[in-house]
Amino acid sequence: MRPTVHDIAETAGVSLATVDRVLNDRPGVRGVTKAKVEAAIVSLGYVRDVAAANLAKSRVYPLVFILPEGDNPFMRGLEAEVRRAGLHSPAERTRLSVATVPAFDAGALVKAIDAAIMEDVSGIAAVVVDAPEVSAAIARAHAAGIPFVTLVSDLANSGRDHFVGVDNIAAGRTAGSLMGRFLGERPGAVAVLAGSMRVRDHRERLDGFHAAMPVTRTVLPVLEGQDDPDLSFSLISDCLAANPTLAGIYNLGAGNRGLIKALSARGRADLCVIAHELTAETRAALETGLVDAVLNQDAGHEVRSAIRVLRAKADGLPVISAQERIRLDIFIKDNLPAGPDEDEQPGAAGN
Amino acid sequence: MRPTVHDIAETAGVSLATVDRVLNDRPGVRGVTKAKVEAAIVSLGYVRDVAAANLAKSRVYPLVFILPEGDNPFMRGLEAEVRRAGLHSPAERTRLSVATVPAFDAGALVKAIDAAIMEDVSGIAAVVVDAPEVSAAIARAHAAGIPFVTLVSDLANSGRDHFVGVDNIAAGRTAGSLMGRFLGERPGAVAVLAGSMRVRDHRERLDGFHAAMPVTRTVLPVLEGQDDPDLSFSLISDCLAANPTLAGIYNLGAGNRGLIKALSARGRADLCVIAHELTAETRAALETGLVDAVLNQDAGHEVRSAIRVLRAKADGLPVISAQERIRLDIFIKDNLPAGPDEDEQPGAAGN
DNA sequence: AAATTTCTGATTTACGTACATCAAAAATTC
DNA sequence: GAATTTTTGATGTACGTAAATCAGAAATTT
Repeated sequence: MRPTVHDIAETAGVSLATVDRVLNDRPGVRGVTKAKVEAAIVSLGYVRDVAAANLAKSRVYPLVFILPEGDNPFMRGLEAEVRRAGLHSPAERTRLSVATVPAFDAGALVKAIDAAIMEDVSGIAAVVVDAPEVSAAIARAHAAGIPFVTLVSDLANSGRDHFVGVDNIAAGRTAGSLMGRFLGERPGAVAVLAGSMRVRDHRERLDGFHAAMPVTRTVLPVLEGQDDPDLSFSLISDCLAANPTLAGIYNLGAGNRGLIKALSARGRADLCVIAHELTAETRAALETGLVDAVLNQDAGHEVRSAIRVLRAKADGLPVISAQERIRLDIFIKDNLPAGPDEDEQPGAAGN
Repeated sequence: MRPTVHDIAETAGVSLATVDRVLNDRPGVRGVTKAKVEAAIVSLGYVRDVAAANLAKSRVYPLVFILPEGDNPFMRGLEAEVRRAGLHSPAERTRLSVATVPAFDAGALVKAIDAAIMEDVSGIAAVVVDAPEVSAAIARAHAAGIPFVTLVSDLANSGRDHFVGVDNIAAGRTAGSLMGRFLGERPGAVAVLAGSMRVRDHRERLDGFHAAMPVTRTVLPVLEGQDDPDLSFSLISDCLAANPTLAGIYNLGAGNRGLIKALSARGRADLCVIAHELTAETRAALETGLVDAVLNQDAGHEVRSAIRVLRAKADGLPVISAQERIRLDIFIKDNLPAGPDEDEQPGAAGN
């Protein structure tokens, strides 16, 4: 059997209480004794039984996820994953809650962050917009000793403890690279649809896309659809009308509904389309061939990663960064995972 | 606080012992009483505290992984992931061990399975070859009440409890589809390198590949390299020499080392190459452009899924199949995850 | 109605850790 | 060397569940 605190006490020649003091960093232990105990811990290869420890302390960690409201399918997917994780949360001694705020609204976001600070939660995860007052709110959380992770879109130099999301520059590069290969020698310009250049992840994707595009290929000025279906629809429709020889479209934002509507209205011809986030809409578009590839960040992975990081920070434990890196998935119609119908079961920390 | 067994006993108006009998399906409870208790469980929304339960029973689950030996990098990666998972295993009350057997050797595999049955392990996960005596051995494990999962390559109708791995037909289709798009209108035939047509996963990938290839594109007869670097090298070298207009190569097996050696000897020109399994070799080849895409099944996910499934089976719990589906990852040089150097930390059930 | 079987209750111990209390010992200060 | 402070020991309770025992109640059989 694996060693317990009792074994440590015995081999170190001290009492259980002293071992406990060393293990939990409580005061009242002489340096020499502490060293003895630590030596015993190492020699026995003791590892704390987290299950028993959690059971004993029966502490709960209230965590808050702050997400943009609206019908952005990816955000709703994130929310669903939080709720899904919430089903398991009692077992992990966490209590999850979701607060939604208007999209691209720094003021509302700040209010939600401050409310969470008031409630004295154990951690905050938020999809943030890039604004100085948001950075200030994050700093307040930090000052209050509340761990903060940014989700999906980062805000460096804000004092956030961690970023959970994909490398968006690499995502843009991947899109550009795939687009280049899919198009081959076929002539024609490429259009880019974004939500807003005011969020960092969209800017980064655009940068990566440009970097990966062959210089011989024209990239039209970016269209900002505010992640709004109607606006995206008209922007793309106009663009298609104005550029009859258009070869491809890259949608790096969430306006997939409008994009797909415009595409199906036009009839596809031979347009190469790459979009982000695997949702019911993009999945269907992949299957019908309206869209050629979808880049995805797994919402479930992100939520679980955020929870692990916040818990680790709350416990003062280190974060294993390699383990928390979120992969960028490429989907084409042939490697689509099972549909949402078969996928209703709660996910696990596992997969 | 969440309800406990005590709360159930109180609301159901029975004793703790009776609740325990119902919860753990022990005999000696009348149908009426059982119904009362179950009603209380539902109404209170009770969920067993797994941590406390595991702590109390302090049962350990010895699990055996049977893998092919040799320098197949993917198999060695699997083995590494098992060892990695083993670091966490005490916390999950499992004890993992690895047995290696000669590749493509049904007799040795059967011996290893029978040895595990003799040791009375709680579960077996194995990369199996397609042979009737293997099916018989799996049936013996089943008869002994030992859960069995097939890893990477399935063996249906063998009585295995579960298959952990990707859909290999879809994997072949994905390769074919990508190859078709990358090649575009470029003329030339396509070669396929496999390990052996005697393992099911290779046959399935080949089928999928053929199905996804445009009929206008010639696919040369499959080359069987036995996953051996030298044989693969000479097969590919000969093929390249004999087919100067070759447009692409699909390696659906593990002979990447030989393939890459042959490719770099030749100098790439404009060959489209798609391979399986992200290893140090294929990663380097992606980065240098020798290989265009790599299809991957995440070894860490597979190992953790196998462990979860075996534990669930050992406890008589249902398997949430949607959660245990292994995704097929597509990697191009732009979405490569962080390298193995930065990735040495133990993985988690999480990601 | 007695004898038997089947069910249920009450109680106890254990799992490994956290945490608190109080007494005793050792080290330090004056 | 006495007084004080710091360090250590001994002990107990708690977390939520598992599992065992034994006594008593209820149901069933004869």
